[in-house]
Order: sequence, then C-alpha cells, then structure tokens
Amino acid sequence: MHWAERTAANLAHRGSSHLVAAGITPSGEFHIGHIREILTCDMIVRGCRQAGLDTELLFIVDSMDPLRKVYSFLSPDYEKYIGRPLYQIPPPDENGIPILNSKKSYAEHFLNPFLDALKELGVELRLSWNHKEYKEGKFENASRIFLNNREEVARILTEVSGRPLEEDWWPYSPIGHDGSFDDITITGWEDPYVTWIDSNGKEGKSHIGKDEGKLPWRLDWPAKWDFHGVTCEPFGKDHAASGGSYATGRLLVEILGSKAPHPVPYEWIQLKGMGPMSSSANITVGPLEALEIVPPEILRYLIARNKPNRHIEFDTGGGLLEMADQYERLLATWNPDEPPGEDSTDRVKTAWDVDRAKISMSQTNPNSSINNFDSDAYVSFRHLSMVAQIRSDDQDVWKSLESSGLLEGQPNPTLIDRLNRMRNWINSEHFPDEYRIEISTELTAEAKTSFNEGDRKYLSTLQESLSSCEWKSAIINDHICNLARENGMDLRNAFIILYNIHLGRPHGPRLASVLAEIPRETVIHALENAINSLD
RNA sequence: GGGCCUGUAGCUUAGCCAGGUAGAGCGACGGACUUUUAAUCCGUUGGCCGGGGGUUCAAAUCCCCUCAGGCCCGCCA
Repeated sequence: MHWAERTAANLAHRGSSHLVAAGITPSGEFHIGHIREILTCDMIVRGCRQAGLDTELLFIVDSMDPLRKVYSFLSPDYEKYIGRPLYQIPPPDENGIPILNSKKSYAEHFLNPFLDALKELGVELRLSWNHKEYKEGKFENASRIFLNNREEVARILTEVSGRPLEEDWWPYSPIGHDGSFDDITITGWEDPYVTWIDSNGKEGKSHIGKDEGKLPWRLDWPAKWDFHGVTCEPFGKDHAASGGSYATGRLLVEILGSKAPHPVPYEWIQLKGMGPMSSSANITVGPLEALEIVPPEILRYLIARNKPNRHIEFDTGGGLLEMADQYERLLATWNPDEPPGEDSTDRVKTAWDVDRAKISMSQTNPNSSINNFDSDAYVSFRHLSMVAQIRSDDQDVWKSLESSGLLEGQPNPTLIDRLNRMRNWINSEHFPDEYRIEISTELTAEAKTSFNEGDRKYLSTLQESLSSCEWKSAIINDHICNLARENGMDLRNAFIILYNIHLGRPHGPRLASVLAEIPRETVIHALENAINSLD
C-alpha cells in the first residue's frame, strides 16, 4: 500500500471526516521543503478521499509569528521590525530594503509565489491566516484555559521538553505599545486581559480574544488543532523528536479537551550538492527555482515515490533526467487491465498497486484517469531536452516534433509549459554538462584517434557534397549515409567519426538535426580540419 | 545524556506497520535492428536484505542487543 493510502487507512479508524493541516511561517522565501510538506498533505487528502473520507487540506499561514532576526537577505533596516508580527511589516525589495508603501505585507510577499506554485502542482487547499484567527477570537478559548491552568501548562512544558521555564513565565505573549512582542513583562491575568509592563515602565493590557498578543509556539499549535479540528498533520522531523513541540502539544491539547492529530513526521529534502533547505538561512539558489525547471507532475512524482520518513536528495542535474525517464516508463508500462495474476507473490501484487498509486498521486489533476496516457504521442523529457537545445526557436521545436510524429497540429498548453521549463533548466547551472550539446570548433585529440587515412575519401566526398547541398536535416542525413555506404563503411562507425568531429564525443542526438541547425561553413570547416589532420 | 529516522544488487530503491520462495529502474555485459545514433527491442549478470541473538513450521518483515550514517531536544519543514 502506498504511504499516503496507508495514512488514510489509519485515519479511517479515527473517523469519517478529516482535516489535514500544514502550518508554515512565512519568514522568508518558500522552498522545496515547504513543497514537500504541502504535497505530503495533498497526497494524504487524496488518499482519504479515495477511501471515501470527507477530507480537506488546511494551509495555516503563521502570519502572527514575529520576525526573529534580520536574515541575511534583509537589509539592516529590518532591525526595527524584529519582534513584530510578519503580517504587519513591509516586504523587502530585491536589495532587502523594506518597501514602505507596499500594499502587500512581508508575509504575503513571500507567500504569494508559493501559492502560485501550489496551483501549478494541482494542490487544492483552504487558507487560514493565523493573525486573522487571532483577531476573530479563535484563540480566546484556548488562551483562557492555558492562562487558568498556568502551572499545569508550565509543568508539562518543563517535564516533557526538559527545559526549565522562568519563574515569571506566562502562557501568553502580548504585543507591546511599539507593536512588538519583545521586552514585555507580564504582570497579571484578569480575564479577558493579560496585563503587562514594557521596558520603559509603561503599562498595558491585551485582550486574549483579539490580535493583541499570541500564544507561544508550543501552545499556539495545540490551540490551532483544537479550534480547527485538525485530525492529521505532517511536520518536519525536528518537531517529532522527544521533548519536541509535538510531544508537548499532544498533552496540552488534552487540556483543551481535544485529541492530537495523527502525526506524519517527514524527513528533510535538499537539492543535491547544496545544504539543507531553510527559509531563514543563507541559501545561494532561489529555493523555488526548482519549480521553474521541473514539470509539476515530475515534482509530484518525486514526493509520491518517497515515503515521508525518507530523506530526499533532489538531483536537479542528470538525476532529473533519470527520474523523468522512470516516471515516463512507469506511465507507459503500467497497465490497469493487467494486474498480476492470482499466483503472483504478495510482493508483486503490492508493487503493482504501489505503482498505481504513484502514478495517480503524480497527476496534477486529481480527477484525471490514470490510464488515459497515450505514450505514442508523448514527448519524453529526454527527447525534449535535446530538441530544445538544437532548436532555439519554439516554432522550430514544434516542427521538429511534428516531423518525428510526436506532435499533431498545435502544441497544447502543457507541452508549451514543459518546453519553457526545459529551456529554464538548460539555461541554468543545474543542467548536466554531459548532456549539453556543444559544437566543436577544434578537433580534439580524442576525436583524431577515431578515424584514419582509410576514412579520408569518405570525409572529403562528404565535405564536397555538403558544401553544395540543400541545408536540410533529411538531405544532410542522406549524404552522410549514402556516402558511407559508397565508401564501404560501417554506418555506425561513420557516425562515431562524425560525432567526434562535430561534438567532440562519440555519440549524441540525431546528428543531421544538429548540423542543420548550425551554419554550413562551421560544418565544412570542421570536416576540413579533420581531413587536414591526416596529413 | 534522552529521542527520532535510515542502512536491501555497482548506483537509486520496492517490499517492512496484516511474517510465507528478494522485485524494479539505472549501470555493466551480450545480442538484434541498420537513412540507425545520449535511440529502440531482447537477453545476461549481479543481493548470506549493516552485524549478532531471540520468537516462529517460516523473519528483509516481529522482539532484544550492536555497528554505521543523518537529525532533533535553542520556534529553521
């Protein structure tokens, strides 16, 4: 059984209606790790719905959380916003300088591109802005209960997390006169107000049913479980450690009279060769950049095929090509009408069923049938990577695909989108060098050893005919093949020689297509070089 | 110190939570095809399932111990 379906099966024991939640603090750019969190939720939701459970995905934006520090991508101007809620501070421009007159908040600034990405990935969700929930009093009940049970709450936190709390600790963080959570000393609790004094000695009070303060993280979380009715929540493995926030949360939520959601801890995902993803650390690669180069279904496949507790090393180089191959192969070979026979072992049956789920979970459209895939008309990722390099103009790409029978008429939006992403990939540093097509202008030493005096006639007759023929792929190919035959050469060997001469390696994409794309003089010149090298 | 996760073929891994003969992809190797060229097709190779012990008719799967790697216990998913 697929991991998402297994989770759904576990949830079915709990009830028939479910709320799967994801909570993310928009403190910086969203990244592939956040994608994993949301897609993990999304797949569980799909698994639940498939199992007949009424299920929804809730995306909680922790917009009430304060800015912790001036991150590396922010200018020192942000110093004054530290401690203030993320929904109340201005977004940074490309230099990290606050845009004071912006209509968007810091939180929205970072969230919006992420939401766009989720849409492309086919994720359906309901948004919950945490600051609005505070404003609307959703946290009032939980705040009151925690405040009234201050000792009990403190005891749980201390015992479970192993960290002693300050003597004057209160289960609430008020916002001071300056709009910041920092440097406030709580003086008392008089329902519905928490009274306090700021560092200047000025007193104040916060209504717990308004956005005049918030619960500390470890209390905020169970409070959300309680009033939203969260039944399942995936979270990073850091929260899963003993003494971590889930351990305290599951006890604290009982004080509120609720049950903790079914936990789904997940491992980190990182781009191969780069450190772990973090929205607050110094990252050198635009975190959502991965989305600009990978087709949505391949990204979904990456998450679908790896169980949450599996660490993912996302290879955006050659590994991407392999993963795309695997995905396409799975689509092309998995046949819903040919389940394993009765006499097959359980493993074989399970594998077949897990493959079914992987394909299904990878689709951006949750309702799309998984057997409507027409492999004959599908342009493979690998093929596209080649054509896109040879043809710089999109129209020429379509022509090329049409002539090879992979496209009829105009390309659909999906294919156009795939080409765009492919071009982004090719133009990025992620694209693997071994697949980069580069025309050799000089004869490499290795290329030189691939042919000898016996090939001179072939090369010179080829040079001669290519210098006058029509410069079209099919024609060029004719000359290459016909002349090789006339000279009694093995066709394969002729190609190896020519690849070495033109690309500096023994093989590559359809040679004639490549040659047709570059100037005739370049080709002739390369052949001349080769012939001269024999002298 | 406490805890979580991972360890299966050269590589990436499925199967583990309902014990029942170790599955796949890539790679490698061999073959087929020959206006064919990072292609396609067919085949072969390759695993004492990290190690040890236990439970069982039967263990990759359950239990205990152990080794190795990653991570958490300061609000970084």
